[in-house]
Amino acid sequence: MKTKEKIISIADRLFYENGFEHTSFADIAAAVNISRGNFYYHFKTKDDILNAVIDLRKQNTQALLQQWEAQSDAPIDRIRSYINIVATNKSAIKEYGCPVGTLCTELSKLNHISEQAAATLFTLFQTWLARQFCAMGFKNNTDFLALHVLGWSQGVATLFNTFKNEAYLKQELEQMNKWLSDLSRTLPTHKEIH
Amino acid sequence: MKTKEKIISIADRLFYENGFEHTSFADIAAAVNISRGNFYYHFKTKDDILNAVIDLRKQNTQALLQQWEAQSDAPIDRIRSYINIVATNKSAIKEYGCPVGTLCTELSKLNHISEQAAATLFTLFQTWLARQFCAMGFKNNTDFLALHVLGWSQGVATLFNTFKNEAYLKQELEQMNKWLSDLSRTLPTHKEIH
DNA sequence: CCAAAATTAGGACACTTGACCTAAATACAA
DNA sequence: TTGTATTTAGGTCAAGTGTCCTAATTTTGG
Repeated sequence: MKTKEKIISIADRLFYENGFEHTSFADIAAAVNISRGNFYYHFKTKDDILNAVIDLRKQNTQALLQQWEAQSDAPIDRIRSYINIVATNKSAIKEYGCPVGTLCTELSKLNHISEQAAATLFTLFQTWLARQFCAMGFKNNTDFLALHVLGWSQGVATLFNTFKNEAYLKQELEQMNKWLSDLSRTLPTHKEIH
Repeated sequence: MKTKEKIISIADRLFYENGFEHTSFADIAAAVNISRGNFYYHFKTKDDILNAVIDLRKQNTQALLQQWEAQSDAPIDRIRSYINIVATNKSAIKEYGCPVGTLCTELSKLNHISEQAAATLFTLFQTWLARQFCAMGFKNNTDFLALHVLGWSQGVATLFNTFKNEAYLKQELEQMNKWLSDLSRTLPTHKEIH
């Protein structure tokens, strides 16, 4: 793996675990095991690394969405794939929260230029979820349905990170899945696969 | 107002608007209009100010909860008071997010000693909400009901801060209120409650 | 009124930060 | 090979950080 890719990959992890501002050039250079001078050769400013990290996350997110689409043709199951990422990434979320939410929150406080760019990570999920709801048969409110799922899991991630209450996480995941099942029953043509 | 109180009050605001780490001694001193030396007389370390700010927020939170209790005797209306703070503090949340959630998230990333202390701000709301659900007639799941409301509004605050979508906020608030109404209908009649 | 205490001002400190520079080392093409 | 471009190392810099100290000022109490 090239040095530049290693830097981005490790910066990605450090920004997630310790926050963007709390991560210094020296931290990343030490983790990659290169000199700070080498670092500066690849990235002129700290904002450059942040943008590179956001781009990497975009790619990873899109790959994840494609994977979910490949795993199932039924839109309701695809939505369940999203709901279950909180369970899949349980230990990381417990310790560091939602990667997207915490970054957006931090950049918002910093009034950072890349605030909008980070928000597009949310948008990727939102538009994808909206498309799945559309495929389920919903029409006018797919954007709101998508935002609802997004916000719900966001709140669950934040509270789980704060309280580390496993029972709460379990119950909320069940409720989200139940909400989705109930929702599909409100459709005129009821053809849920499960 | 005494200098120490002014420092805490302004630090409270700056921590909320710009984040704890991003706020420096000089920032606070400049905002209070005192010298840094004077500042150090009142607070030895930055963590001391943080703890003072958390204590202040605890007091303000408890005062708010008492106010809600005074405003209505019906527990369901008290819960609605909580749900509506997102609407009440709309402009602040739009710009800076939830004061409690963003602080807990930041301290979590910093591995800060006061992480637990900040979490008690959430707990204040949680136990209060649980008591209201209990007063409504719920028994075994009041803690989870409280956490559910807490997490829901937390997610809404985060997404509203990111997207600044007023229609989304409005719809979620309506859904939360509707959820509460529906929930109260699942209760047995008051004759069956001893 | 005056002395003791509380408060304030402002400078000094050791350290970290992001940013920048130059020279050496390496990779690569002719 | 030679020579050019890429990559790496390490030092330097100004600005900012939290912390600490001392002296001046204000307030307070007997």
